[in-house]
Amino acid sequence: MARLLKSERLKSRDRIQEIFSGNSERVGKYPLLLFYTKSDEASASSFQVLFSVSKRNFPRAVDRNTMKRRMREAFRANKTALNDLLPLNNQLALAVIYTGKELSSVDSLSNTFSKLYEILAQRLSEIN
RNA sequence: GGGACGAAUCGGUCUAUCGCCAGGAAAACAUCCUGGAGGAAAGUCCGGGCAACGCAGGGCAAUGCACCCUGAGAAAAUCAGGGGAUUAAAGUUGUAAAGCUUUAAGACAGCAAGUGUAGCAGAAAAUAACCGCCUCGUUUCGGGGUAAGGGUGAAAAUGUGGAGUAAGAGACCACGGGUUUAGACGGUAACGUUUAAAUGGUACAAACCUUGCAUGUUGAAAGACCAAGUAAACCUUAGUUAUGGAGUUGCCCGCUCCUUGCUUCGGCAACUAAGGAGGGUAGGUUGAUUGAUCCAUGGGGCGACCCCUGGACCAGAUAAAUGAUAGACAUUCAAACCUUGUGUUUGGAUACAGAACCCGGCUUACAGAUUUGUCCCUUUU
RNA sequence: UGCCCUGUGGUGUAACUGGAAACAUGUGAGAUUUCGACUCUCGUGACACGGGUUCGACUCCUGUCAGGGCAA
Repeated sequence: MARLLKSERLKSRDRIQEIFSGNSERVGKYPLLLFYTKSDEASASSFQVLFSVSKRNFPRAVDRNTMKRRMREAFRANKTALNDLLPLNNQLALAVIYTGKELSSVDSLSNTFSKLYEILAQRLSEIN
């Protein structure tokens, strides 16, 4: 099974600012919304990801934590599919936002991720 | 046996597979081992530790707390034990005012220091005459006396009886009750019991206020170190240059510091205020997890809690770990079945809620289980 | 994480330190008009929730809930 390493988590404040400044590409499939930007910097991993859940949709901290954990688990399950479609020597910064207002199971989130990757693969090939 | 309300304690367990965070094994994102949310982690309502800045001293202001005593505690709008008044409910004594007993409650200092407020109703809401009563006169009316009786109201000027009077009244007397002061006895004390003297006073301080006590401000996005960078920079306008400027918690007094300019007379320099145009950092380590800590034996105390001895190390992340899936068990609810057993099968439910520097409290949320107190219902003896 | 503020009709605001809730707009019915607009008349509709102080609370105090703001 694929692992999700600490170096694959997005932590740099600059990169996060870049994603949410409005210049990033955007892919959506309910209940998930994916922001991403590309950079040419070579690094250990081919992507970095962060997960976010709105306090407006989930006022209680317990629910927010649960949804972030489930998103992380579903992302981890689909990690090999993402690695296949990414080109080498490019780094992708991803921000996954949960836009639903009710809790979802890991299975449905996993399905959503695989559909998201199909759309993402199309977009990337168009650009290239 | 059941139910309601209150209080205290606990608040799911195990297995498999795949993962996340921290520490250790010389090093590593591989491998192995160890550990990994709460009683409220919550609200941010109090009190501290810790840190930076400030601080000769005095006054005012502001804010908070305050029923009292003894004890516990680092402290607290904290805790334990006790005492008093008030309010509410039930019972009871009394002609009444009011008292006594039990239970419960709470943010219980002072209205007998001053000021203020008390709508409507009512004559009058704190220097009380509407009706009534008594009396006088010029008798369908007016003057005077009167707080016994009526009516209004949340509240109407200490209750009952006596004496007294034209009629009446704490104006007077006896008893009761309220407040204040002093003495005696009991108690560590708050206070209680009792005796004597004085007094006549509506309520509201969660109205201003008064009294007592306490308080410097800010808050881990504090702060320290390393790396990198550097700006105490530039422009415009106004003011000041000594009868000044700055600092000094919000204000004042006071105190401390700077300066006592240069000049070729155009300015320069310094400080302050306002505006403009720009620039830099936000990476890492630390703070930061050994502490008013937790567990056990024994001892002291009604209790809060304390002492002795021994043992343990028990989350430490930082765009933020503590999880996902499957199964079994446990508790409980409902339905079905027949073997009526604390049976089997099926289905459902298992709360409130997630550490963010750390402790002590308070408040609020909470499925279910256990223990316990009060009340009610029912059954048996 | 720390600090601070605000809750009144559907909407926007009042009620001067306690005596029972007012205005504008919206909305319903009617009048006016050939029909409609404007205008006029009569209605409708609220103190976030719980507790306390007080004879009496939108107001004072307190606890929840909701909404909002500030902080290198």
